[in-house]
Amino acid sequence: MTTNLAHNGTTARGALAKRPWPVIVGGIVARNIQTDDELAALHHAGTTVSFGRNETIFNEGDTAKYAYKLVSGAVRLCKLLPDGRRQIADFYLDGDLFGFLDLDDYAFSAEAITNVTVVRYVRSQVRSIEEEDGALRRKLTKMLHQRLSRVQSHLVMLGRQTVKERIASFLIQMVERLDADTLGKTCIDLPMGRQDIADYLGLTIETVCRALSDFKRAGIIAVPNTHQIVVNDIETLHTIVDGDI
Amino acid sequence: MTTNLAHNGTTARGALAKRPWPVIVGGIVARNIQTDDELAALHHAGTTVSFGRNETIFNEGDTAKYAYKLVSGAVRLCKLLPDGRRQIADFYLDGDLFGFLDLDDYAFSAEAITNVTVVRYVRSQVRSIEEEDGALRRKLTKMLHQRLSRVQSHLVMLGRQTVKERIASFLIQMVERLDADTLGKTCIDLPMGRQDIADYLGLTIETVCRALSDFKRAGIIAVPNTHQIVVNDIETLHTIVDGDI
DNA sequence: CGGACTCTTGACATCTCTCAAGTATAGTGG
DNA sequence: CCACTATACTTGAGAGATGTCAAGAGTCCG
Repeated sequence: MTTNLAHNGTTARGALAKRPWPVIVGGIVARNIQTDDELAALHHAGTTVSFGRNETIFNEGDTAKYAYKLVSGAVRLCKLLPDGRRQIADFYLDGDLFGFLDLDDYAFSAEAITNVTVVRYVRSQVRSIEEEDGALRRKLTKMLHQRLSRVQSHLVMLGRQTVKERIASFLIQMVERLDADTLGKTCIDLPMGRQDIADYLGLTIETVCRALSDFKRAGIIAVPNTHQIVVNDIETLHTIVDGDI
Repeated sequence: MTTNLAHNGTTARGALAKRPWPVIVGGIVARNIQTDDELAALHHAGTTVSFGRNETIFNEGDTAKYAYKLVSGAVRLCKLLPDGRRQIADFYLDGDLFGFLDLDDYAFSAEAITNVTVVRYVRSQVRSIEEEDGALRRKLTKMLHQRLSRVQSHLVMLGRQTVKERIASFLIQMVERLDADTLGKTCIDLPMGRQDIADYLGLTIETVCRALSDFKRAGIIAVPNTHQIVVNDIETLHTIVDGDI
């Protein structure tokens, strides 16, 4: 059951028949409860759960019963259009909270990019604890505000930035979020594949590849293997993002 | 001072030199205080302020001292890239709250699309009132959650939808928000111009015009004048958005 | 009536996507 | 452990959608 269930998804109809969308909804429940920094008040409400790569944590349209904290691994928040086009709205990495939005149904799906461990909270419980606990409330509110800011930046990127600007933004964002800064040269371990990057940036996988290859040829990055990128020259990336080249 | 100060903005450098970006930061302050539905607790903190068309209500980068409630008129929330490209993240219409994000500086600028009246609150006061007033807190949180949902939909639109899908989405959204439903035929009064629509949808003004003309030729809409659109066939618009044509 | 905007349309250029093939990598079974 | 297969990534060539540039039409206001 913990085995990797990828690659057997339904096939999107129409244009994108190649993509193996995951359809598995699963989760291996451990009965443990984790102890945690600011979310102390949530202790009792949390259950640790695991998901295999490409498993669905929750589906767009499902009743939003749970909220999650990501303990390890990476998750994509995405929406699938009827004809198979996909947009990833956010990536969640270690420590991120997700599914806390106060809506009846999830508006997006959450899928495990790698094998993933999360702590799962029952939202109704979160709500009542929140009502009494100012610290938790402030933390969740702060989180929400940061998320809104991040989505708004993403919006500008999708609406107005060129391919190279998007890729440069993405790389900078990953360097910051994975804070992989080690001795000047920065190496990032990308949990997501090229298709995920493309769907996050509103591009096709081929366009992402080409842009990365261009950056590689220009010496801005090195790509020891698909999931690792060495950023040699983050300055230039910044220049590309807000100066344009 | 209440006069229309449009059309004299700085000229964006480079590609978009034609666009007259507004640079005016203004505001006519009346000392009045408005009474209001759920925001009763905020009464004392509010001051009514007016802005002329194309005046700036707050600027990206400014210290975020105030939050606002729009009483009348329309506002755009936007970001300007260094070379003049612009992305509009949201439109605010009657009754909308904005500027409540818990950040030190505004990340986007807010500009009056039409002449505008707002109630202005000092954010530090809002914060302390919020701490004591559960109803206000819930209302603001709810608003924030809705906004995040809306931005995420916008994200999908910019990342993955075609021109016609975007325009159709936009029209549907406007019909809903301006609820202009009168006797089957729905007439919307758009406060914003074509360039604003383009910058909201991540398109050029020409592309917006062409798509509207196509819809007009197809009989889906009628355009009695630039700022009014009659939606004859909202069904088809829905089909275009999620079926694609 | 004239000038300034704003909107619309056309012709053409360009960027990104599509389609197709080839290479690399990882997991699987002999 | 290796060969095989499935998957993921990369690259090229050509197509198509949207952007750019330019001109003309419509509207508003003095």
